[in-house]
Amino acid sequence: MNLAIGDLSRRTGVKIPTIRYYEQIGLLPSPARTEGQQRRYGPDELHRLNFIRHARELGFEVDAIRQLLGLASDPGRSCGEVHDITKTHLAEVNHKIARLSALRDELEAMVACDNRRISECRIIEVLADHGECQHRQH
Amino acid sequence: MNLAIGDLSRRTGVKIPTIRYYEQIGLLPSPARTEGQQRRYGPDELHRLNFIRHARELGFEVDAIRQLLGLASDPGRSCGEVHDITKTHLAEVNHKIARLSALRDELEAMVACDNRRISECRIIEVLADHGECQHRQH
DNA sequence: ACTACGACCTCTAGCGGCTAGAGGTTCAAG
DNA sequence: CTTGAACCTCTAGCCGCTAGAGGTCGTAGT
Ligand SMILES: [Zn+2]
Ligand SMILES: [Zn+2]
Ligand SMILES: [Zn+2]
Ligand SMILES: [Zn+2]
Repeated sequence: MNLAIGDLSRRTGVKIPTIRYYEQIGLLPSPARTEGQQRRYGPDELHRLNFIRHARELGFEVDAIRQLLGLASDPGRSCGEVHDITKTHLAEVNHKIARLSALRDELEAMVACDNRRISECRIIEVLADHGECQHRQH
Repeated sequence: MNLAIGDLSRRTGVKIPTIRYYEQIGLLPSPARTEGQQRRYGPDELHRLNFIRHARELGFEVDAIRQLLGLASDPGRSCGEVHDITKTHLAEVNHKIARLSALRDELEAMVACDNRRISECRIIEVLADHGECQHRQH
């Protein structure tokens, strides 16, 4: 298997500039090159990029992925650190959900406005004055 | 009332560089200046910045806020457009909540791994293969 | 009136995670 | 050997700020 960057892109669903970006930030290793300096990838890079893509889809930050990749390359090691990273990420996801849910409640109360004019619109009133909000903090 | 930028910052909770940034992108109008070119703000700018800050806290994008401010300055107008903007934003918030909730489920299933080693860790397995995921798409 | 110093000024660059374009080169099929 | 799609590098842009360098202003105290 000897893939050009476009092949790798099609197989992983990661866009070409993104692949080059990942190389630039050290997330993907510098691949072999042809004499004309074109990149050629093998199965290792394919797996690694699939891993990266999936972790990104699951919301992990690039720095967390870097750590996960480092740990994953050491099969005999305890998976405790992997769990720590994942739990930290899960906590952030839960935090975001909580914040967005509060936002949703607030916005739903706002769109319940049935006035016709800006001068009396509930949405504008609430935006102008946080005291009108249901939650004390956002 | 004749506020220096630091006073305005303390009264609104918006950081000084952010205030200057809002001016630069045309969200806040250019204020009066002293002879030495220092900014001086009055009550209008104070209210406007409070509005901006609150809308940002409620997750509205800067461009939406620009539109909202334009509409808010026209009291006799129908508030239909304000509602459209808010409903669009609410839909995006709901979409994000749905996506994050799916992520949370996936991550919770992953952290349920009770193995000890990387070589058998459920988290690493799932990251390496989306086929292991519960949801078909993220 | 003068000094000290905190608050202000502009300008530039950086964050994360890409994405897009210009302008030039290489590869592979016919 | 020619064509043209695919590749290369480099730079800049997106959003919404945030930070720093290096210099000027305003005002309180003496
Ligand atoms: Zn209304
Ligand atoms: Zn509020
Ligand atoms: Zn594990
Ligand atoms: Zn998956």
